[in-house]
Amino acid sequence: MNNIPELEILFELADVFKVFGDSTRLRILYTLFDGERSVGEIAEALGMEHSTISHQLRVLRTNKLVKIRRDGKQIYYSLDDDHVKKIIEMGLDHVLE
Amino acid sequence: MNNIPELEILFELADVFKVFGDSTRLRILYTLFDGERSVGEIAEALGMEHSTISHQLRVLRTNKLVKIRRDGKQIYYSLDDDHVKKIIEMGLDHVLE
DNA sequence: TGAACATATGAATAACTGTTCATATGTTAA
DNA sequence: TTAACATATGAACAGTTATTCATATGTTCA
Repeated sequence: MNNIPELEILFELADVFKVFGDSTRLRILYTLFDGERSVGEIAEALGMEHSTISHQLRVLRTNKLVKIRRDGKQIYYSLDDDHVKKIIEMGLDHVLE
Repeated sequence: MNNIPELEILFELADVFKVFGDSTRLRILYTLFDGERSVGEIAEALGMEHSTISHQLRVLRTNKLVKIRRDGKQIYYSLDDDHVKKIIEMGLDHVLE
């Protein structure tokens, strides 16, 4: 696959990687590796403000990396895509040499 | 692999994805998919300033995504790592649904 | 040595991004 | 309806980043 994608696609591709390029979002995604979690659970697990987590979850959701399920007052987030784990593990391989 | 990596590793991981999260750098990497290219060749292929390309090549090199070979006045850049293509293709899979 | 070329670097600027604080929306149970 | 809770949103701020311009380094050939 040596064809260079359309510029439009390249911008989208860069956008996807940008989403992975923040440690808070990576930590959120790792938290979801074990299964769905509510906003409060994630915030507590990471020791961060609910508001921060909520903002970042929106970024993840806009980019279709996570999906939601409402259950009463809570909203449960989970990974939306099989690629998510694979992309992160590829990146980790690179970091670990 | 559900263990969350050390925070230190997570920061490095985020840094790696940040490098992929820019369309200019992605275009440079794609240009190198076919083999090594000089700075001037890359700049011309992308229609951008040599200086811009040089700055971005340094980012790519610092993060060990490309390596160099000097030949006379030119410096030839090439992909340093098999992961590079794989990571990009994984991301592309996600973008293309 | 010098001129011409290829690449790198530093400073400056504009645009973008993550977090916080304050406030709003939406849900449940009384 | 109200109170209490869970989550979302908007504005503001500080920090980061990509590009440009100007200049420097390094290489070749005469």
